[in-house]
Amino acid sequence: MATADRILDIAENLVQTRGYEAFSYADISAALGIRKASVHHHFATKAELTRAVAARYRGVFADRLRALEREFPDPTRRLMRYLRLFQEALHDGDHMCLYGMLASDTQTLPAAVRDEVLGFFADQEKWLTGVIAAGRAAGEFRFDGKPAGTAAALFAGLEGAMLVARARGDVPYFAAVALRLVGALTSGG
Amino acid sequence: MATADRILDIAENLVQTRGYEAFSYADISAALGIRKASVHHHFATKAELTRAVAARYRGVFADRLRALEREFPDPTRRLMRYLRLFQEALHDGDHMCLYGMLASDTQTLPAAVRDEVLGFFADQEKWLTGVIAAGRAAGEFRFDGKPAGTAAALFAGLEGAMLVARARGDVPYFAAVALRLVGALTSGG
DNA sequence: GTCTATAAGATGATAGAC
DNA sequence: GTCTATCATCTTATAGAC
Repeated sequence: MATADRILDIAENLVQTRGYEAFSYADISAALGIRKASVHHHFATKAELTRAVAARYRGVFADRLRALEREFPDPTRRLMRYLRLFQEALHDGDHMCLYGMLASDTQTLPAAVRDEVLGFFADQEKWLTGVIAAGRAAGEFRFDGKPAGTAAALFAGLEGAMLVARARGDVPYFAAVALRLVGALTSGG
Repeated sequence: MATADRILDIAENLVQTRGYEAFSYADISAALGIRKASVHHHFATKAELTRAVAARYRGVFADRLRALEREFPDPTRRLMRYLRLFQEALHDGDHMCLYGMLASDTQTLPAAVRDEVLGFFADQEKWLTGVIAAGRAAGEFRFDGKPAGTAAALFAGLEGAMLVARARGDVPYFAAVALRLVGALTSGG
C-alpha cells in the first residue's frame, strides 16, 4: 500500500476522532513511523491533505450508495442499509461522521475542504430524496410535502444522532434514534 | 459589567463560532483590549474558563426553559418556543449550539467540560420528554413508544440541523428542518 | 487588576543532504 | 522518499513590577 494512501487513512481517522484543528503532522508522523518532513513530501500543506481526505471519502461513500441501489431495490431495505453505513462510520462510538466533524470546524476550514463538506451534504440529501420519493410512489412511505424536505430532516437527524452518540460513546443510542427518525419521517401524515 | 463576565461572553462566542481547539487567550485579549496575562488572572486555565462558560450557559438555558413552562402551558406552543431558542442560538447562521460544538471536541475536552456537555444533553432530553408526554396526554401529540425515545430523536435532530445550517450559513434551512422534525415526531402513528 | 517579560512546547512548513 | 536541521509563529501558562 502506497505511503500517500496510508497517510490518508491515518488523517481520516484523526479528523473523525479529533477534528481538523486538533490533528497535526506530528500525529501522522508518529502513527506512520516516518518524519514530519516526509509527510509534507506527500501532502505539502494541511489544507491539501485534508481536502484529499475529504474528496476520497466522498467518492467512496458515493460508490457505496450506488452499491445499495444495485443490491437493494426495495426503498425500505435500501434506507435501512443506509442507516447501517452511518452506524459503521461511528466505529466503536468514538468516530464522528467525517463531514459532520469538518462542518463543526467550518469557520477555520480551508475553502476547498468546506466545498467538499457542502458537496457531501448535497450528495446525501439528493440520494435520500430519491429513495424517499421512490418509497412513497411504491406505497411504502407516507409523509406530507416534498420528498426533499423529509430527506433534509432525516439527514440532519442522523448527523445530530452521530454527534450526540459519539459524545456519549453510545452506539445503541444512535441505532435507536436513527430508527425512530426513519419511522416518524416516513410513516407520518 | 465585571471583567470576568465580559471574558465569559467573549469566550462563549468564540466557542460557538470556532470551537474549543480553535480559540485562544490571544483572541480574548484582542477582543477585550487587555493582555493575555490579565485574562489568566480571571481564569487561570483554558479548562477552567471553558468549564465556566459551559456551566453558565447551562444555567441560563435552564432558566429559559422554566420561563417557557410559566408562560406557555400549552405543549404545542411550548415546543414551538423551544425551537425558537435553538434558532436564536444560531445567530446569523454562524454560531453552533455551544454544547453541540463542544461535543464535536469531545476527544480533546477537559473532563469537567465534557461533564457539562453530557449534563446539558440530559437536561434537554428530560425537559423535552416532559413536554412531549404532556402533549400526548392532552391529545395534542400522537406517537408510538415512550416519550423519552421521541424526545431523544427530536433533540438529536435539532443538533444536527444546527450543525448543517451553520455549515451552510442558512438559518431558514434550520427553521424548515426543525418544523418538519417536530411535525413528524409528534403527529406520527 | 493590569502590565511587561518570559518560558517551554507545539504548530505548519522549508532547505538541503543522502 | 526519507532524513536532519531549522524557521517563524503560535500556544498555554507563570513571575514579578506597578
